[in-house]
Amino acid sequence: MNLKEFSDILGLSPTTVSRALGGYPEVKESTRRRVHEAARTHGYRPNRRAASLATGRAMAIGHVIPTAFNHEMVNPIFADFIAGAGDVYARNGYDMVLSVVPDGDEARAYRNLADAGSVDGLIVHGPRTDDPRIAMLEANALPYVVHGRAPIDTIAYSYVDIDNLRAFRRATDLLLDLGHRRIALLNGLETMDFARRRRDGVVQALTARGLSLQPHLHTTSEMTEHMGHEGALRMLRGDGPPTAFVVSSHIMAIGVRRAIGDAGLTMGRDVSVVIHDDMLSYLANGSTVPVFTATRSSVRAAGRRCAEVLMERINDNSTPPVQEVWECDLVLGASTGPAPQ
Amino acid sequence: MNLKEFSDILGLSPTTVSRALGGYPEVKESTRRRVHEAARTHGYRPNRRAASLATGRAMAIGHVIPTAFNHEMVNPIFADFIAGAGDVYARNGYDMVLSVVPDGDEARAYRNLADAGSVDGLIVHGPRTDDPRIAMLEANALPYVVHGRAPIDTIAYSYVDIDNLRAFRRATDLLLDLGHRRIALLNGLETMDFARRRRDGVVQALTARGLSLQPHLHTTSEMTEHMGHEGALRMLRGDGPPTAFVVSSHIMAIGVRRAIGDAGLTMGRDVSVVIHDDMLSYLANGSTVPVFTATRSSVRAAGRRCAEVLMERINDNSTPPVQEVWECDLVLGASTGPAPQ
DNA sequence: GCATATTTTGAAACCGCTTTGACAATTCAA
DNA sequence: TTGAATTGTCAAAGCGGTTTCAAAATATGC
Repeated sequence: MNLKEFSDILGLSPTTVSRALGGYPEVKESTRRRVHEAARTHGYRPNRRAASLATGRAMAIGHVIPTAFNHEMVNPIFADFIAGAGDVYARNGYDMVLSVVPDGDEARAYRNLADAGSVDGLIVHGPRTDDPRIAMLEANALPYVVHGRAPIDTIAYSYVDIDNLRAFRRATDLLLDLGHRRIALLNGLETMDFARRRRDGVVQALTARGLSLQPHLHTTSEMTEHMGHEGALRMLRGDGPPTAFVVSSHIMAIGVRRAIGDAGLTMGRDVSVVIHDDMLSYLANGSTVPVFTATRSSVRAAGRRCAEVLMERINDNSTPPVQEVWECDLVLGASTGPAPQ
Repeated sequence: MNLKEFSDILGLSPTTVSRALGGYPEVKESTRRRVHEAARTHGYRPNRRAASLATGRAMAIGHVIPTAFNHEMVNPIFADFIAGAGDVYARNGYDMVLSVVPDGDEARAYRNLADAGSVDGLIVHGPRTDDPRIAMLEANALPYVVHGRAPIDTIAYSYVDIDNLRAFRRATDLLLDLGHRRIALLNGLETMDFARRRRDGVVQALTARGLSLQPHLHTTSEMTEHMGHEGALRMLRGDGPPTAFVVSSHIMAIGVRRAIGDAGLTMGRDVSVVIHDDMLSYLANGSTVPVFTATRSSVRAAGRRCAEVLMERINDNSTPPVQEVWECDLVLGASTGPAPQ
């Protein structure tokens, strides 16, 4: 049923019906009620595509997910981020459109969404250290918000990020204070901005005590359970094994813990572990006492905030960009203890 | 830039340009090349909303994600399913629109998407045993495919599912063959169809050997690491502790393994575990030897297949529904062994 | 060279909604 | 009672494409 048919039923013009439904003030209250009532009973709902063509607003936000940060991997934090953002979109009447694209084709995907007018705004996921997407989007008129950030000084763009550097420096300091000296870092791919900052945080903390990050105690890879296990086990069985690990993701740390077990050691006693915890809904870090000592920040909250900022920018893109860097919590769990001996 | 402006630049009519770009045969090859070339250099791309209004096809598929299967939980298999489906959509020129809605509001979300003409088809996630959505969608003209299924005889709908019952019967049989008698089931919420079938599979296997599923060795909950840990620990520390667990998800099993450690036991020796593994990209079940003995089926492949089936049905909804039930693999890993004694 | 068949192109009518500007209908002040 | 101000409603013009149907251009047959 379209607007014309529906308004015929009511004996009103399409104009009036449209206004009644749209909440415009020029329509008598009794008429409005009648229209709403009829819309419910007849199941009429304005066609979104037509409305959006007429208004020029797509009422949709685009997210581009690289199908493989490197291989076949989908970032597991994605689901929670989306849940947070989607909540805000729904409240504001926006749809969320997802494009799953092979890694590397992202820039093209953004351009597609922009040129075809499919969306009113974009969220940029997983910024790299030197990310071409931001410059590309800037050339465009489309509002966007970056989850994370890239070290780009020339462009003033909006982002919501956590203070990765500080979080990982604090994590490392904690281990140093506990007497650990051979500290390993199992990091994400350091082409990603967040991973680079995390490494810098670890390095700063070590350097401040006259230590350095040993190459054999440092990996940079996809943050899977498998890579965590593999990396940790190799280190634990190699020369100069670490007494502590700083691990970039909870999932990865599950592999680390498995490796610690495989090596016949006990986590929290023989080997300490500090993780970064995105607080994924299906992977709570313990209930009362955290399983892992962790720096943490809710990725779902970040999704919510990114969406809010984007909504604001869609309504008024002339305001100065929003740039937020969130401090992480540091929670003490059962996975850390004094260095052996 | 719109079609009119663009065609003016070329000195052609909008009609011809539209045809050239749309791949229609009535346009001379040289003209088509010229149009394509110009589209590239001028960065012209047809407005998707306008095109879709004109053709009546939205070129988009809807997915509704309950933001909480019960609490604040987002199903972690979602990311991988989406990656599989999105791949197929992209290849066919479809967008994917996601609606995140509070659990319970799903039916309304489906109706919204349908009535507003936002999408050409829907994927139904997480069917319950008695799911109202299928009957609701059937009343609609919109093609849809269910990931999983519901025990509804009266409606012939398309679905792609795995044989949950058989998988869990085989898993249980394996444990029984190893001599286990006190077998626990840590299941998902049994309002979900898949979870009910899994329980039935376990029960069938036990019954066939004159055993039964003990209430104190059976939980049904969200499939989080936390619930796995809590459930398993309580059972292990209680009376008549299990010697083996059948666990409905990999994530949950990570909690089970942690509980086994907490109880001072060793997985694979003191306690056996069989899981169902959705083969999530960030959670590979070991590399050469599986960590967990598992029944498994790729949820990403299911996403791909659901999308394919839906594309077919959008093109021709008159064909008989596609109903696929996939057999799971059963892989032996390090988590199972003969029952103690 | 002309009539006819075949390509190629174009004008105009949609698709279903929003919104502007105009017109009734009502209210109010004098 | 009249004229102005205020409401409430409507007709029609977009929004930016696709597609039908007709016309122009080219190719074919005799």
